[in-house]
Amino acid sequence: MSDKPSKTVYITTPIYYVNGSPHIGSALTTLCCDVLARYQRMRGHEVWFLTGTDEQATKCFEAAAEAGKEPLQFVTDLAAEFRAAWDGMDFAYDDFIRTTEPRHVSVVQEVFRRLRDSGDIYKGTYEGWYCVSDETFFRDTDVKPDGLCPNAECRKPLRRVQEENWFFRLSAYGDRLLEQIEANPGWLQPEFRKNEVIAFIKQGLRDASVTRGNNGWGIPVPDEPDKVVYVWFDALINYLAATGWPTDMERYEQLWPADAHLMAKEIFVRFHATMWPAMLMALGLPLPKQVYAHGWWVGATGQKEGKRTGGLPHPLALADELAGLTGAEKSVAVDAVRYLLIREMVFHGDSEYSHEGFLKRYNTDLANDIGNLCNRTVTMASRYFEGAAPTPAGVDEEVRAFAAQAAADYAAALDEYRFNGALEAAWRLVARMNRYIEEKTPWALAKRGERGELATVLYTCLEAVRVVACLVAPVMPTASAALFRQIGMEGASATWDDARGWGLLPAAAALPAPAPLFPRIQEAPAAAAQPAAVKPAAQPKEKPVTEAPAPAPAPEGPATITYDDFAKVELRVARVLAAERIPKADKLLKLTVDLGTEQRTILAGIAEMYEPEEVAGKQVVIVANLAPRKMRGIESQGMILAADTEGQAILLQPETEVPAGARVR
RNA sequence: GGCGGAGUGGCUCAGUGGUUAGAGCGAACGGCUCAUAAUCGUUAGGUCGUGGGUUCGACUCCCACCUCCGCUACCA
Repeated sequence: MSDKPSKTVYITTPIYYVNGSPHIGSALTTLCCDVLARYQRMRGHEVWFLTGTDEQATKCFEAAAEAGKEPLQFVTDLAAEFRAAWDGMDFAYDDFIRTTEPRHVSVVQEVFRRLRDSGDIYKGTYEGWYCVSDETFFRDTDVKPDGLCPNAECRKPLRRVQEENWFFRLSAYGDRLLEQIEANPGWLQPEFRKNEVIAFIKQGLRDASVTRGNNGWGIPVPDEPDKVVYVWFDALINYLAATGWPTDMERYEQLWPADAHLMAKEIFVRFHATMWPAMLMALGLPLPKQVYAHGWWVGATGQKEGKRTGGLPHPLALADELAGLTGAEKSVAVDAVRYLLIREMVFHGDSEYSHEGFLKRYNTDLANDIGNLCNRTVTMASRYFEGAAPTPAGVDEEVRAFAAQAAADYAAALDEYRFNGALEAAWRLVARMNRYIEEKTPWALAKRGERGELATVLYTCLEAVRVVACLVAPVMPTASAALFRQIGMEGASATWDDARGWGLLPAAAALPAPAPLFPRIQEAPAAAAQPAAVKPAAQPKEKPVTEAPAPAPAPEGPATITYDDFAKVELRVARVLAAERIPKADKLLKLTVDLGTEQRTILAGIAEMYEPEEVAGKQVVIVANLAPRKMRGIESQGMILAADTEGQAILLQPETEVPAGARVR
């Protein structure tokens, strides 16, 4: 993952919004980062695994008020809850950054200052609608007459606001972003989401408002304390702030650029693949090496009419349930959940969560396959060789090669974020060994007194279990340690050389009394009650992703054009003969206009401002030589000129009546 | 509306031109007995969304259509 062995491998999750308890969605990202971090450490790399919480949002402030708590206390309590959940899931993060910490606040302000000085952040005026809940601006054209938030999941009343804001010149970075994407094929992943980013950028980026009015919460804008930094602009900077930039440059050099940003798909396109790299470009800093968006867990569809019955369990609740059903140690049950989440997931896409499927796979993969393999191996070795690992009479080359191949496949899969592929590779070895035992029938060898062969076979089995213990270590650290203990290697650490090696189990190692590592679920899985869901919509309840609109008057207009350029545009006066609404189109009117020499059909996005009967009879200015374009199945043969104020269209008309078709210049 | 993804045995999925389309789970049958009623083997089961086309040959390429999903969009 890292091309420079000397550089620390820096892996991040997004920082999570502290508006509720952690759920399976944020747990998934964090789990995958944890697995990668543990794997990279196993490969001998220095690793820095960062996660944290996003606490500067206005929503947090308001949620605190509702809860009757001081805002800082409120977010501190929730941050502690996240840490407790992650600790409970055995996530070994190296740093947990909170955006209310001084080390974050100061860097955000420094970034703001630098970009303001460089002109990448400029002042503009915004007038329009604002949703406090979503912390998002909306243009008039985005808002329906009901005055409610356009976000279907919000629908709260909007506020009319007019304020001076600072804008980030995102629009200036589209081309450079596209160049970066093209020059670095593996940068944005997976591929199909990269294509979404390209489409998003190509349609044109708008400058983004990066400040809000200060209502007592948020990071104050330098020198302008009546404003705070917009929460998204603030949040992304955490990745940089955690490195110590710009004060601890030694540490920064060791960590930056990040090797991998992982996040769920909804915050990929606009933020991690667009805004964040643009911000870094503006700062003149290197970009993260890889940005990967994974999918979501979606609710089970098994029930009637395929309806999404939302409600995914909290991962720790799932672990509690497994511990209850099996009698396993809590830490082992946590490992089981870690395994099941990783194994059942199609990382790049959405995965269907099936509670029954999880429990079933617990029995098949963990209890039956790996747990029983270990148990039967240790039981036989212990029984036939007086409680110690046998000394082999030779090496089973076929199994040794098979194990090496499994390790290679495992590594290849993890390098491509195919987590389930890595586990499949490990399980191929498990299945091979269960077959191996049937083929070799050690019990028969014991009966016949073939001690040499018996020793080799059982040592081979123990070795294979050792390799499996190494391979599962990143996913199931506790279970890995338990496997080592069972084969007489208590306290052994799993390095990658151990995973690839063979014959590393010390001969005559004392074997403890065998005990099932993953006790089976006896109860029929279908009858097991599903643990309480965290909340109805258990998907990551993320911040809205609507960007702020560009300011009304852009300080710098578009580049100048020559007169010849202008002369290409054929503007003419036309009279509207008829106007009608188009079914299912909120904004479009279909106009029939008279150009003197001909009549044309033109579609115009003015339905929200003008009734059809208002428009009919008016003289308007049209672009007569614009390429036709179909909308709503109707071809528009020109374009009506209108003034754009507050997103509303006001038609332009000649001062006095002129002949239809008159040229405008 | 545009762009993109998906539609393969009961379930979850793999499979980007070439013998009888694969895996896991589930099912049936059989073996074994070291083991957590575990394990191993065998078998059943798919007109690969629909209809055309290209090709000696298509799940795999092309066209149209249907269904589901994602991104984006009604202001030309």
